[in-house]
Amino acid sequence: MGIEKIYNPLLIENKWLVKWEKEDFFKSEPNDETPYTILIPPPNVTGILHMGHMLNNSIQDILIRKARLSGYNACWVPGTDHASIATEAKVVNKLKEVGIKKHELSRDEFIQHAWDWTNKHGGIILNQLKRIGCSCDWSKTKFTLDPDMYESVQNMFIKLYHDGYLYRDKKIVNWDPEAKTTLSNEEVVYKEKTAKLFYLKYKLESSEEFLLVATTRPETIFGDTAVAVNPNDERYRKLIGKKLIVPLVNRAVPIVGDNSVDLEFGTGCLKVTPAHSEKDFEIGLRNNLDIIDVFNDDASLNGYGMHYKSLDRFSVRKKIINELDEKGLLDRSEDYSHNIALSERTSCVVEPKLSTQWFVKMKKLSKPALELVLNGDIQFYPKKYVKTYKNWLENIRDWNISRQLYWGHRIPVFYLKEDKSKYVVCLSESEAIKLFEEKYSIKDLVPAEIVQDEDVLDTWFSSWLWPISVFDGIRNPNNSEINYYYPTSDLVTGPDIIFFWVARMIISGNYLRQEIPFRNVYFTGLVRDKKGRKMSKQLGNSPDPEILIKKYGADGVRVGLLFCASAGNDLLFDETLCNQGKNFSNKIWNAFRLIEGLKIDDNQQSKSHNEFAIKWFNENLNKKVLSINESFKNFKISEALMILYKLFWDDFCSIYLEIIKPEFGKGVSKKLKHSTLAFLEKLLTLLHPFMPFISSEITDQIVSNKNFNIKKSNWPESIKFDSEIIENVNYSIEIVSKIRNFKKENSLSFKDVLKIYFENDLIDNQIGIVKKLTNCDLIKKQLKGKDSDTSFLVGKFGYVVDQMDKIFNEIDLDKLKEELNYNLGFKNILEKKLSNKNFVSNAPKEVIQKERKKLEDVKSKIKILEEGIKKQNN
RNA sequence: GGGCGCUUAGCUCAGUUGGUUCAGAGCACUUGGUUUACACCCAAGGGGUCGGGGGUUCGAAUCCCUCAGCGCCCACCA
Repeated sequence: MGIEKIYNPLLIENKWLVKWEKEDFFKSEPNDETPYTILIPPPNVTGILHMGHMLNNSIQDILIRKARLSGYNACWVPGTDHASIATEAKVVNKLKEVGIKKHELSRDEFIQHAWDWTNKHGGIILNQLKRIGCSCDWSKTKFTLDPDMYESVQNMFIKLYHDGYLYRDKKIVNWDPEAKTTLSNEEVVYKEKTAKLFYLKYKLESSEEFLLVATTRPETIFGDTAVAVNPNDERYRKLIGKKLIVPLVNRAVPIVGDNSVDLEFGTGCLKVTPAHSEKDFEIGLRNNLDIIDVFNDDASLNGYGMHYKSLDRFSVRKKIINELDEKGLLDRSEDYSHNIALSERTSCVVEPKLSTQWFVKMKKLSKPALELVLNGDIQFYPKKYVKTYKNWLENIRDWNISRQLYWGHRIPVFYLKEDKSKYVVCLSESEAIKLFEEKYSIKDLVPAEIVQDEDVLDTWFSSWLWPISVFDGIRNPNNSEINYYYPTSDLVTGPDIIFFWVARMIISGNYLRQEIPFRNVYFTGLVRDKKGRKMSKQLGNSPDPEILIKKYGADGVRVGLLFCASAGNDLLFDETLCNQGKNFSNKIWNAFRLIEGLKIDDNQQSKSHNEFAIKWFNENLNKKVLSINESFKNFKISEALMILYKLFWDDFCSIYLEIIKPEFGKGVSKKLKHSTLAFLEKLLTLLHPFMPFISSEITDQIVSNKNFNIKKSNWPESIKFDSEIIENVNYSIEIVSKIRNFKKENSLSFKDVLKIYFENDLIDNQIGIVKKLTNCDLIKKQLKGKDSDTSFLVGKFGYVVDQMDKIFNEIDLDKLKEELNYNLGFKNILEKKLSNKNFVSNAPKEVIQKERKKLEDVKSKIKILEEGIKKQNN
């Protein structure tokens, strides 16, 4: 036989990668068929594949391949994201290594460097996705900074502006001093940390008395423009309106009353720094306070910082405390545990900063998005995320979308250089000049007199358009692609970006097209290591997918990952599962070897129990297909895989193939071989979404014998199955197990031939199966019951072993009695229940019916058992 | 502080609207087995008071209350 004994995934997978690419196998175009669309959550353009991607994209591939086999026009659009802040940070660091600072470069020069970086490192991840078998339509690959995508984003900005959803405002925003940009609330993460709470002495003006003010941020005293107390606070009420001297700064600031001050916290006195805290800013507004910004963009102190000018905020904190202490202005300090705000991308401490930014008004815009999920137009799997989603939308806040970065979509706003309060919103300079004339009646402007907004848009401001912009549906809302593919079918993503992305896509989809962007959202869990820790570079607990693939094959890794991916839960990844996946590949391969090697012998009489096995497996397959399809419907992907795994390994290999396998050297009937190949074909089709490589390979090898290929519309559907034959075979298998068990208990060899007597009604085919799988003869005979070690029960019937020369023809009395007692007990429970008036009157009719049926069954069982025992007594 | 979720076999998890054929699966484990597709294999077997307590009900892993432990999201007070 020319087929390798051990399956070698690497060779075969590479062969199929080349073939798929060459034949453009996954290309999709609008046609008459029903579309089934998935859009990839675009990974960072310069990113590399990690286990999270692996899981996420394997699931998408399973769904899309299943849809393709089910006859849909399946389209999976791939692409990458420019990831504004993350990529810019990488480029900045890279330039730093060669001694170039960002601010030394012009905007255009920096962007050129960023493109060089993108061209060098971009697209690696897409090739890695190909390697794991992802069947994307690669001709549709998009990048969020492609010219058409760029224009779409700017068009969206303009549309929102004209519809009144955008505004420019000076507010306290989250400032990332490392990337020197603002961040949206969603880009800030909080971490608990212990800090010091310092009690500083603020002297009353023209007095030697002082108030104690508690703060964690002594370095901001240069920006203090008031001290606030609660007007209800008896301790300080009288002092409102008087003045305090800010320590070191020696500035006199008013004591103001404000209800937002917590009496319980610290001393009840709050130093107010309107430029550096949202709350202080609001107190400032209510009390008409001055605003003094004491920081540079990198969070070092500016001129207001006096002798601390140009020093970093954290070093100033240490130094200023020393100085205050020396001068007797520090009363005490204590430990204080609080949450500090960190930038999601650069991990540096976020600085609240007063700044002018563009914001999207979210309340009205997002209103329909909640309804679309609550009413089920969009389904979340698992459902629990509906509540998370609801919670966010009901408390939605405006979205800061401007970023002080170069890498991204530049904000399409042009200002008059002389007076920046005058601006117009449009795509180009020439349009802008026209608009200035229309809006402000300013004529004959030249390009040098206007300037485009320096900022770019938040990355997510392009991501939220992804489902529409990949089909160019913003610039051309009625093109054939968007009309055909949108709304898309399923979105597969992580719950960590439910607000960043999922919610916003729903909002923008409704705004632009009054339609949902996708019907189902499948949230994958986080991939953790087997100890439950997050995978991270620092821990070194994140396996490299490429190494895993080399070891286990892409099919094996996919199966391994899926085995531990129960829907909605984080998954504790264990490499041994990949080994299980690899072993499964090998099992499939060897089943193929066995079937392929079956010789057809036309003289061979077809054995009737083989015919029976064919019928049985066919019905069993129908049954399992039904549950597999049901699992798919509910996005229980790993459950579908497990059913399939057992169907193939247990039912097909361990039972069916063992039954039909001919004795050594003999052949099989033509019909048997063909039926078996047909089963293999169906099983491979079912396996294809999970294990695309091996299923394609084996299928391809069968093509030489038979016209069969894994292609569209081959997915097995089933609506019903014959449960009688399934039960019959199950019963035979139970007899087989009992016989094997008997042999083991009596230290008999697996191959020993035994005669076994029975007296119930078995059909010949059941007997044939038992004989094939155990080597034992089943002989019908009247049995007596007697205490003996050589009998066993299967269900309610006794079986007696005639062993070697010794004849035992009695059933074990104890076993019979034990069985009888169990059933008598069960009968009692049922009778008690059925004679309970409350039960009969309260329980639903079907339940009562079911219980009555159970009672009948149990009564007939008892009758049979009693007869067996009676025979023993005679 | 507000919201959500979890706790079932050694591990990872199923268990639909409460109904004793519902206490399950895979892995791991124990034992026996290799000339005849596969030891990357076959076969058999052991394992759980369904987190604790209370309640509702004819009946609770499933519903309610409570306690304990774990996790997530949101907001954030100097």
